[in-house]
Amino acid sequence: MHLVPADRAERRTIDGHRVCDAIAAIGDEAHVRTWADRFSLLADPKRLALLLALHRTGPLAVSDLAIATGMNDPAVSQALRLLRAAGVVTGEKEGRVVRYRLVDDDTRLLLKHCAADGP
Amino acid sequence: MHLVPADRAERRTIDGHRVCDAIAAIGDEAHVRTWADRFSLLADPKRLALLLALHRTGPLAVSDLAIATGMNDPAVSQALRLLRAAGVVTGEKEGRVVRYRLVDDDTRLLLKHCAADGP
DNA sequence: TGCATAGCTGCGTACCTGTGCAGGTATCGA
DNA sequence: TCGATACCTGCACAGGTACGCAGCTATGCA
Repeated sequence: MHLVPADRAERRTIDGHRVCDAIAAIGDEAHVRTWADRFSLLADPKRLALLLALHRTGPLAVSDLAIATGMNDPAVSQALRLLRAAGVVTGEKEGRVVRYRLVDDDTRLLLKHCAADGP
Repeated sequence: MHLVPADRAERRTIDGHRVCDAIAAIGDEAHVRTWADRFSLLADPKRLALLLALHRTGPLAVSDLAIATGMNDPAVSQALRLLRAAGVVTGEKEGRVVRYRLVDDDTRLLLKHCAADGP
């Protein structure tokens, strides 16, 4: 099986068959970038704290999230804007309060892992 | 249960009990940062491709990884240096070839998720 | 109709990080 | 011993990103 793209076919390999396996394992580039972006959202401690709170506590208001995480309101708002744009959370307006909740199943699965070995 | 730290105890909450739940869900700050760092390693497409290759293919040489991912050698080396410093991978020298493999179970679990919905 | 609260936005700054290039070290074959 | 290969390191540049501040809109209460 020749999975090595033409532009790097002439480069010498150490274990040729493993290179093909590796290319197959990596898969589509778009697929990889999608997951990298997903991980990127969880890579910030503040954002991760927000998501962990939403993961376990259900709909939460912005200012409550700010108190729980020790952030100031604009910082929470900006983080939620990012997460909302990525389709990870959604906000529902009730009067002058906006309650956010988690909507992405893949992210939920990842959060379960890092909530598992907690205290 | 009063889990709100003293420095933000006077701020008004929308749903007081949920704030406490959220703080409990977030847990220790060091724990959150540890996981954020872990996710941060997977947040780069190139690094993620390297890890996916190592996850499924076993010990791989640096230049083979470079061919499989389309990166140049120094880029692979630097990425591996980062992953090695984080304790995610380890390299064993055999002659003039260094083969790397995955050693972190938490990371392995995360990789399994994004390898699951592949092609 | 004021006035406080809840949330959002834009801007500027400082910082981090990925990337490529040049050069260095160590091992193997001729 | 000479050269090629495999890998590593340091440095500089560009790009992205988090963070704080100031100001804005909108809702609810008195």
